[in-house]
Amino acid sequence: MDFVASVVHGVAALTQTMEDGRRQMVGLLLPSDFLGRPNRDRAAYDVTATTDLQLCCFRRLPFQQMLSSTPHVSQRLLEMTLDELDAAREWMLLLGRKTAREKIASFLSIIARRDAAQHTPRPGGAVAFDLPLTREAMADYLGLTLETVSRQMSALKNDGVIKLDGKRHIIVPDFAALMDETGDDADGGVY
Amino acid sequence: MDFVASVVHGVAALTQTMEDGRRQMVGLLLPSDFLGRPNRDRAAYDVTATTDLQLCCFRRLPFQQMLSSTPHVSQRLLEMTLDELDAAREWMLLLGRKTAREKIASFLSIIARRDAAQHTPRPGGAVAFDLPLTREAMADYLGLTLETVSRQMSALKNDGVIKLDGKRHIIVPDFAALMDETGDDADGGVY
DNA sequence: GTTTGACCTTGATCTGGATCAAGCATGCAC
DNA sequence: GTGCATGCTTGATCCAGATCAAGGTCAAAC
Repeated sequence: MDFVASVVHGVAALTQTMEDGRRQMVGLLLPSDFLGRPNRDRAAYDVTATTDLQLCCFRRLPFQQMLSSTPHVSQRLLEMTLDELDAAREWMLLLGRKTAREKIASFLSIIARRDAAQHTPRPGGAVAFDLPLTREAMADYLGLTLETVSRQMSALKNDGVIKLDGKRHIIVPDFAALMDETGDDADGGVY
Repeated sequence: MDFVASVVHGVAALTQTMEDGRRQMVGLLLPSDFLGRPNRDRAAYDVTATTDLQLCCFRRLPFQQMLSSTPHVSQRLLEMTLDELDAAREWMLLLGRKTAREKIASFLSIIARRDAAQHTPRPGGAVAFDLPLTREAMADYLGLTLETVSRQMSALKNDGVIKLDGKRHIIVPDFAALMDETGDDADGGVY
């Protein structure tokens, strides 16, 4: 890797794989996210595009020089990295302590929110978006098997928490009802 | 929180708790680790000392000013944060995909390495150190119950991978044998 | 229009780790 | 010393999610 980049369009996944093939996603890069690490020439993880992907790349060495010469850029990068660390810690709670149903509901609410942040906010209570991942990639994100992902998606559908239009398009009639399924406390940890 | 700090002596844990009491550790702060977030006045997590603890504190506002005026400090903080993010991602693989035995072995090897980094390197193959956490805190770290932690510690002891001297002092006769139990590939992801 | 392959769903069964429960060990307070 | 609290171990049982297995859906390729 002789470049760093910012995601413009599409979605990429950072994954770690064990010798025997067990795989865990450790990062999900959506538009506006940053890819790569200054001062490091090898990627520590596998990076895979999960949709068509458009990056805005910077060669690494000039980028590092800019970091040194433009303090507020490195401060901005620090902010972004700290936010990513917060997200990773939220993700650790999900992996370590949530049930399969809570994991799915949490994932859907994360995607819904990131999706809403990209587009102009929609009026009304209903929320709709496309999943950027296959069931298998969702399983890698959530520390589950793809069968369990499929079953829990069906369960949420049967319980009326979500509606499916095709395999990938999700409609959430009542976002609060979805949030109730995530196991997170009511106010989403805002402060 | 009107300060940030660096750990001098002792160990502190960052934990997240769900409404119903499920708890997940999301950070373990050992000597030399950094605590707190610039530009944020509330802690996002519970911070608990798990041993006697000595911190080197800086009032937050002056610290932020120093970050702005001294670019290489903020670059150093960025490096540290990126390292922490890498550690969090390793931890995510552990939480999502490792078995109970692999989790325990991984935890022991992490503590052993951090401990070795603090002290002058010891000669010979055997490694010994004290656990800075109770079985319950280990369970919170690993996404297990304390009973499972206790059972797997006993199993590793019975299999001769570790020896126990009291509840907290661990002796590892053959570090490579412990590493074999972690599920990580041989070279520890060095690059 | 049928073959192919990627992706998804659903069913049956199994199992690792959780849960429930009973003690043991150690150290501190009195 | 006795009483009590904290932390640890071990046993019996249970169950959520893994695993094994079979088939369904859909779109692209021919």
